[in-house]
Amino acid sequence: MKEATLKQIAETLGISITTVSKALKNYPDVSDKTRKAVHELADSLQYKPNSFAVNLRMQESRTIGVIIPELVHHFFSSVIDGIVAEAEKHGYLVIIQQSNESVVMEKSQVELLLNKRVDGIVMSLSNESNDDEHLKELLRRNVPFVQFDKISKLLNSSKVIIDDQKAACEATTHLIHKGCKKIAHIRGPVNPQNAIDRFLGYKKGLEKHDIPFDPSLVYTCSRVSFEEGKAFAAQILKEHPDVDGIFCITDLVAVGVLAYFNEQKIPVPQQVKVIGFSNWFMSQVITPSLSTVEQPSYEMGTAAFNVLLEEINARKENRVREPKTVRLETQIIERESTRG
Amino acid sequence: MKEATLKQIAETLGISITTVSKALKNYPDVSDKTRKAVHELADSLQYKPNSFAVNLRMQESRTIGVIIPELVHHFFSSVIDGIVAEAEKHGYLVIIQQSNESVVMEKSQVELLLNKRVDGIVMSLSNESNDDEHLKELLRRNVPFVQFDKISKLLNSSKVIIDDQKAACEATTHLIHKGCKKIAHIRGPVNPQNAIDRFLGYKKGLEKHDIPFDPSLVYTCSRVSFEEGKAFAAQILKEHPDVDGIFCITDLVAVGVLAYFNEQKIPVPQQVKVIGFSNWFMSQVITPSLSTVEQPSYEMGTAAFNVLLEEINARKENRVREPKTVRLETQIIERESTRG
DNA sequence: GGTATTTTCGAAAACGTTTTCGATTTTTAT
DNA sequence: ATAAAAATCGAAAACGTTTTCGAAAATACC
Repeated sequence: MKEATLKQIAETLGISITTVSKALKNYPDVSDKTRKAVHELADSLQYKPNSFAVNLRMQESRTIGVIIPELVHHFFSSVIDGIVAEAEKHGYLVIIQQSNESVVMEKSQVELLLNKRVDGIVMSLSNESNDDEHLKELLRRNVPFVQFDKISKLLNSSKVIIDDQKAACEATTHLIHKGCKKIAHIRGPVNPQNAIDRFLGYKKGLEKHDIPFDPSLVYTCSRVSFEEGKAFAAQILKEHPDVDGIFCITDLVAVGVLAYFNEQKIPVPQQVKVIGFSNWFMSQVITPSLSTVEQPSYEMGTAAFNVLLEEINARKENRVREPKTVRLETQIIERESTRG
Repeated sequence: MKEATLKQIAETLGISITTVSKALKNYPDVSDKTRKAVHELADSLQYKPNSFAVNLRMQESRTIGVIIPELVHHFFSSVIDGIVAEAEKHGYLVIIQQSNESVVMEKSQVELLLNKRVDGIVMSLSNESNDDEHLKELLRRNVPFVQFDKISKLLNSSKVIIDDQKAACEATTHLIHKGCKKIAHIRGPVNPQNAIDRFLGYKKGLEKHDIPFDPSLVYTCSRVSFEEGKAFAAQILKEHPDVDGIFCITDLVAVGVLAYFNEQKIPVPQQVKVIGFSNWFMSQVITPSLSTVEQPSYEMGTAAFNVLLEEINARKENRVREPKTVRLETQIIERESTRG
């Protein structure tokens, strides 16, 4: 069962392909009579333009690529949600690739997307992305490109981010306002800008309130997991029994911490207060519910697509365009884990 | 900055496009000398075949479409994870669409994917999918198509599913073995096959152990949410204070139930035992941890892609092929909420 | 009726590839 | 040296569209 083509319609109607094409796109230089005839036949044959032919002719795909470290994270799937919804509004399709936190994968996926001639790429970097070559290549080849969340600061592309440093500073300040005097920080891996900025924000929050920074209170995750949260909670309690506040790089880690405290019957928030980052769904559901930093993930998605669209359109109109950085607002959400 | 084409290579080398094309694909009828020359130039120009031209010529896209109700669910993002990984292995790209549980959306997305000439579609139905027309149309047009998880039984397509009825029966049996005498069921909406089968499984589990079925112990969700779980827990306790077991359509609902019991200091599992379905990440993390039915989501993804690939290849070779149903194994996971 | 204008149409090129088939050249066999 | 066989190449068609530009037909004007 073949798909209908312009040629078929033209032949059965005894007119030229050109006229059929114009009729369907309502060009002014085709008579009402033929226009109607064409439309009717096209409808009855369920004619759909062959997108390959269109793309080939038009030199655009109306498709964008998205590369993320891992799909199975509430944050990322929510961002994608936003991207897909916004893309659909503008008639774009979204191809999703996940790097599984590997730069090698990331590179081959950029390749793949370029081969598929996507109109643009939005991307959140894998943790081990210290190798920038494939990204620089994107800029060199002038392909529309926006980074979000986990970005490379040095790369002069458009970006959609939150102010991690500010948010982390606010989270730390929140703990201090709640009376914490000795605050530990479970930070993310060394590389990602994210982890660095949140760490710096933590430090700044302490300084602002004249609490001396103690490097031994900083614990570094390698995989940012529930299990690490649990393990570090135990370690913190052993090394610094008088800690009364913990700021975690992410809710998942914080939930691990809470799980350990629950097991050990350490009262939260009475003895230790805990705050996470990202406002994952489960954070409001666990006991005690977890205070956190709300990160507007869906909005990051829509923003990322819109910035990408601007980049794409600028290219189309041959405009030069400075990369643009969109910074989204975050918000402290107070729940039981820091209450009182 | 234009992409390199066969024509460019041909011209600078003073040979024909044909030969360049053949050289690159290592056809036997091109001399080693020219083959090498072509490869070298192609590499240095970073030549990539224009996929639109290839697709147009080849009449295939090496792209598949996936339609799911919602991305932001651990189950679905994990399935997609599996699909994408398996697709990548076979050189296929994946376009993701979400119906947001709306049939109208679902229809327009099927349209979109067909317009994009995807080689096949894998799909999990939205809850309100009692309207099958767009799916029947897929079968009529003979496009490779596999359903997974939320399927329409009546539709004669390939399928990747679990045995919901059997799994639900096992979950109910688990509660009974743990000593439950009066078991409530919080079921899903009326339409989805899923919800129906799990309900039937619940009923069968009771029958098998000679526990009379009491319709007033069945509560029907409309949105399958945390909030509904909480609300139904309250209602159950009021209407049937002696209930000692609850089987929930999904972990999310079960977590809602547990949250209410926590608030009301109802001891779980001592007074009431609770079991969920799907083994969401958070189920092992909350207190008390939740017993559940493990559903192999990632494997469903890989299986779905592989069945789709079989369908695609059958079409290519003009084979007729009976739709195939893959049934994946589930497993009861015992945790604190049914322990003891 | 003749010219000027407007309306309506279609030929053709282009997008970049793949593949068939015939032509040309080179090699081998006699 | 000549015929046969093998190796190497390229012209051309095809995939299905879009768009330019010129031609033809219809209409308007005087």
